[in-house]
Amino acid sequence: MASREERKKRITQRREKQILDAALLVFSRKGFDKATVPDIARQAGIAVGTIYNYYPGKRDLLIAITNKYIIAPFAEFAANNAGYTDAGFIAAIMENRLSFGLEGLEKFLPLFIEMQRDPELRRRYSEKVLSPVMTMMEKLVASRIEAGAFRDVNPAVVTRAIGGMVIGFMLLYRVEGDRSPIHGIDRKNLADELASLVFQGLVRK
Amino acid sequence: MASREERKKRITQRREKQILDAALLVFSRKGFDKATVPDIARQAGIAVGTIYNYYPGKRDLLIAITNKYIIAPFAEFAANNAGYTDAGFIAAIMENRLSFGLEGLEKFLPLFIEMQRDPELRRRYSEKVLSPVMTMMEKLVASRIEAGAFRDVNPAVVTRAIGGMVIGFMLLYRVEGDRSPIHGIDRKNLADELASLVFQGLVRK
Amino acid sequence: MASREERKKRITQRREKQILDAALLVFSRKGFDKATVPDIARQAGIAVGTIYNYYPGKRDLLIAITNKYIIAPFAEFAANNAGYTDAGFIAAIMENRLSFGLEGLEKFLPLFIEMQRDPELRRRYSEKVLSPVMTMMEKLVASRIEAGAFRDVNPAVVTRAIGGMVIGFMLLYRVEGDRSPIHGIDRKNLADELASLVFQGLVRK
Amino acid sequence: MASREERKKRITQRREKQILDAALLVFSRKGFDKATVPDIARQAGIAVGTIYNYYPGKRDLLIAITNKYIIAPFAEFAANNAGYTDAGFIAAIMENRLSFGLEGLEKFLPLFIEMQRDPELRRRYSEKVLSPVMTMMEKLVASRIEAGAFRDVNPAVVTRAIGGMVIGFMLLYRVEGDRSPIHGIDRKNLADELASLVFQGLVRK
DNA sequence: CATGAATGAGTCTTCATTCAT
DNA sequence: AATGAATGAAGACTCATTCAT
Repeated sequence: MASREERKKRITQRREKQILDAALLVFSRKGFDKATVPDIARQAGIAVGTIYNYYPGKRDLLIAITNKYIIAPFAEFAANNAGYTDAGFIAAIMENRLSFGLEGLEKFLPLFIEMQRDPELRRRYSEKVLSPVMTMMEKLVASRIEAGAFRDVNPAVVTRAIGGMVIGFMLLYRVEGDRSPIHGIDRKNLADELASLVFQGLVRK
Repeated sequence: MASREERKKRITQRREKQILDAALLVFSRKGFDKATVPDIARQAGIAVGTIYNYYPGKRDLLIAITNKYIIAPFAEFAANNAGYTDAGFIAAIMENRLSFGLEGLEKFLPLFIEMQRDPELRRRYSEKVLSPVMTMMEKLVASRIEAGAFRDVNPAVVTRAIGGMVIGFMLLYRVEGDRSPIHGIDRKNLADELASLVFQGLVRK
Repeated sequence: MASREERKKRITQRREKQILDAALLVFSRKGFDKATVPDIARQAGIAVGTIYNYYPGKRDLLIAITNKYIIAPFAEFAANNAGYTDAGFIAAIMENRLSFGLEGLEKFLPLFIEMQRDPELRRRYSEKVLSPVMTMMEKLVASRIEAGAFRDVNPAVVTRAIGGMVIGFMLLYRVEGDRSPIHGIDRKNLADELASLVFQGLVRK
Repeated sequence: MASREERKKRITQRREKQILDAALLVFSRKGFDKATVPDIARQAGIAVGTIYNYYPGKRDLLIAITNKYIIAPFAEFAANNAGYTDAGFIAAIMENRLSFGLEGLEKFLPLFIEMQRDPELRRRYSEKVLSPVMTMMEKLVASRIEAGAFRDVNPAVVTRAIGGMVIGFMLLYRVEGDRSPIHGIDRKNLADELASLVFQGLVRK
């Protein structure tokens, strides 16, 4: 028995999702600058003006998307894995990210690229997502080093190398497309190969 | 004793360089879409119309830049290192690329990003640069495996992981900026750490 | 014991006043074109749609305001002073108008300005307010001339000169604002000075 | 024998005049808010974009018009009449202004009205035009009082009353249009009647 | 009656490209 | 060959008005 207030709120949220999903799709396909607000409206099946009833401008759509699809999920992920220091974690996170990345590649990579060009978005992303993730992984690597499991590497550098590998791998995957010899390979196998490379690179022998 | 023809050609080349350098700078600063042709003309110190005497349109500037600053240098590099299979090569190339990359980050990364959004540019880049480089490195890795020096990894995947690591590392470096703990570290040390990670990850023990 | 009809009517009138007062305020602050219907609704504390239940459009609000706050009061004033021919009348009306004007300057002058731009409103105002007032004053001046009290001026012209003086004085007062040397002067004194100027200008010596 | 520079400058000035004249006409007819930039372009016989090559925005057209057609002429007038203190001056200035005003009424009054709504324009107008004119007239009135020719009035108030009379008279003239009994009267006669009213109002008897 | 989300025509403004000089 | 003023198509954004609830 939803009150009037609650029903209204639900409708509002549905609209916001509708708009954000459409914007994400259009931004991904054409890039932020080339995407037009009428494009987004058409994709969402609503009128141009409606978008402006929910978001004050085109750039705010980008910000909202970033919040909803990147920052919020990461925050949740981070909260759930705060104390995790197990050795298998690296492989897990890598597979997780890689799966997520290859899956949503066409969708989110253009978004990530777009963010590169907006200093404020870049800063927000850096603060809310990258720094926490990096810090978490740094601690993990440091604890493994201390435990004698890993070689004596610089945790900060190595962490960024691993994170960068995941991102860069996806970029290359996309750029090469079906011309790449790795195009058909199963995602799980790709993740395993990367994880193994990193693990062997870190482990003390 | 330069003939009229030759002199003309020299002037033309100077103009083209003048325009392309300006375009590279402006594209890097503002991104392709936000950069305007008058911006570029102003930066080059010439009139708008002059640009159109040398290049048919704005997008052609991007293509020409890509050819001149990315594809041509790589082609030359590839020609000079065709048969290279030495083990230190990975470290060398990594340091080379990393130095180049961190150096020209602000200049070329926006260009790279821009390329991501133009399917044709992406394809050209993939064909002319990535594939040759990847093939070259694949062969190198494969020969090392055959020689028993490297573990039995998938050369295609590993090659892309390493290349991606370099690219992704630079991206993260840029996104985090001076908030990163690795911000002040010497470039040479960064390259060594990455090379060591990769080498240890590959080597058979 | 108010019938259902009467109660309904009272509610309706209250709503109309509520809307018109809000519209007057907003029009005064931002001008007709820059004022938005949502602005007015917000000011009135009601929903946008409600306004359209009482007035068919934005412009009709302006017309209704003019009727209610300018035409109707003047009509009443005119009815009450139909036969007035006393000599002190000029001073009285001038003080009255000036007081009213300086008082409601910020409120009604923008409205008056707005009216200037709408030909139909201008005509209505001219017919319903100006002509009656001018005619009334013309007669007064003429009778004073006939009585030998005033010089032999053209009553129509002089009447408009006096009326114009009041309006123009207020305009200048507003434009100059607190940079004017007359800014701090008491309203009563201002009115006296103006009335004296006019009276001396008219009186036969 | 105009140099290239000079010819260019002349063309530019012609364009600016062309645009400003068109803008003045359209603003006068429809008011600032209802006038559209395409309207102005059409009136000037040029493309929309051309206007933006000369003025950064619509509002800047209003400012430029005010400068060119109101502030600059007044500055020139003021410079030419700086020391004028003759008694006939009031009549002269009144006739001058009245002629100017009734002449350009349809053109400039809407502009004046528009200015009322833009606080910055209002301030500029007040500073550059009104204050100098008022100061000039104040001095004139004061000197006449000192000479015993005028009654002992407040020069600041009286000056604004006279200035206001001219402006207000024109306003009423316009509002009443051809329904006014003074509609057909010769401009010279109107000015004389007003000047006489003021003069008699001021003179000591 | 009251509500306020949805609509889309209408604005201002930008900028790639052209072309007369 | 160089110039840069002119062009107008295209895009972001506003807001009067409607209508389902």
